[in-house]
Amino acid sequence: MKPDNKNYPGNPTYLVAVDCIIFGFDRGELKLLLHKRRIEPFKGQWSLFGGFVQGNEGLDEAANRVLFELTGLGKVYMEQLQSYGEVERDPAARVISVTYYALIPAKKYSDATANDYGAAWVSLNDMPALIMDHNQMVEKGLRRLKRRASTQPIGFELLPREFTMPQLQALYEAIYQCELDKRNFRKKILAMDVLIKLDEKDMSGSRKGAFLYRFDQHKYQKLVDGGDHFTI
Amino acid sequence: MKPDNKNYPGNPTYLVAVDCIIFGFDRGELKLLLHKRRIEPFKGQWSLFGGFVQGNEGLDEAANRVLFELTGLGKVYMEQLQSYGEVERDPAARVISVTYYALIPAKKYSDATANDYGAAWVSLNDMPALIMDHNQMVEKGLRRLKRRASTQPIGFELLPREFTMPQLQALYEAIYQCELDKRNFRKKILAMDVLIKLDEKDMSGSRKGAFLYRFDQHKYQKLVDGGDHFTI
DNA sequence: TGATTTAAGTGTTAATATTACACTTAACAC
DNA sequence: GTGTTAAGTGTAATATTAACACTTAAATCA
Repeated sequence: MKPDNKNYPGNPTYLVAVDCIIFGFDRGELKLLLHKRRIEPFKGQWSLFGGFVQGNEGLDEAANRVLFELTGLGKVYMEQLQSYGEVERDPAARVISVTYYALIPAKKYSDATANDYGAAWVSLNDMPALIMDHNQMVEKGLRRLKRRASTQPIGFELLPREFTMPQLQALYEAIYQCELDKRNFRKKILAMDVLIKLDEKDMSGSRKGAFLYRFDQHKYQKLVDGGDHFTI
Repeated sequence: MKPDNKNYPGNPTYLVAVDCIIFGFDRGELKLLLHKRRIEPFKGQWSLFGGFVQGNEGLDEAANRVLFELTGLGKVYMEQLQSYGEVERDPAARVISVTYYALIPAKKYSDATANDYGAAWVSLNDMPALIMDHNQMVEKGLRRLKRRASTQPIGFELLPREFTMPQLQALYEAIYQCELDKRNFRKKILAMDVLIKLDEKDMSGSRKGAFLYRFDQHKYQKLVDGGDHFTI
């Protein structure tokens, strides 16, 4: 490891943590993956998933590692949010925390799986009090999710690979916290031309069944590269 | 100062820096305040304004302090951007850098003043190569500025307290990098109803002179609190 | 097997927001 | 008092968004 303080003498060093705001979508509700902290201070209280940045990794790598170690999930959508560095934010030590938000398809990480890892999906509508400034972090994450959802197709990251229109609509309704007109919604989504309609139907949600769709990463990339911007 | 590492043993600590992306607007051009670095490594090369976070200050405080120390400017609009933590980003030490962007009215900080502080306004159209990942930071800052400018009245932060419509339009044209129709621009700006038209004219820009306006912070606050959102 | 139930699926019209566009006016210079 | 320059102003066409109600497919039950 590099000598941290020889070249810039007289400056203090701090622990640097990453905290992950992990969103999921299940049964019409937007949820957050939380766990009960295992170490002091605040042992046993609800907390985001976090860990300290190690000497051999950058911030993004650290966030991915933490997510992987604590949930077994790799290759998920992640994006850096804000950093928090109030002097007294952690009473045990001066810690600078860099937050990330992640979107994971609920199917890949069920309640049961979560439980194996000592984690739980908690509905955003009844968030418990979290340790330190974690509630504030969640607020920020939610705001970012709302904004992103209207300009990038991140919604698809929260759904299984194949999904129905009503599912997609329910997701956007959960994110925006409002009802959408189904005709207008379909029109807008289909007009973007980034979905592939399959012949198959999903019969679990209704008697009639709803056709399955798949997000076409390739078409989307073309859209983005073509400079056109995407809005929902 | 707190013992950093007793409570979370086995984790490394790092230097944490703040780097400021300082935008200004002068003679129709969007500019960035830069300086030539005074310490090794990269001594003498173009760099953002930065400094290390001290033990008695949070990140926002550190950013404000750095800005104040290096430019003499206080009370400017500042917002945190991204954090950078690649292992090798600074060859001299492991440094986590938190970036901020700031908007300052050119009048308050002229070329001459800048020079006194060893700083220089550089047009965004011909940015020099900056040290480390600073060019990347600037890119990010510019993207954020563009986005913010369309939802919040931050443009006003870059102008003197009293300004003309043509000045305001030129600013938005510089931010968006495109030409705007003056009738439509005025219509939109005035429809927001956050400007106070003064009786006075600014005669410096033309023979006819242009009426001066002032941003009405109070009206704007009402708009925001009313839940209406602002777009330009 | 025909009736009932449930959610999926589908187009059109009205309202609103955005864009395009050209002439007049005020003040100074000559 | 004539010419020059940038400021200032309104309307029509177009595009986008919002509102709205019936039909259809498949399962359940009588």
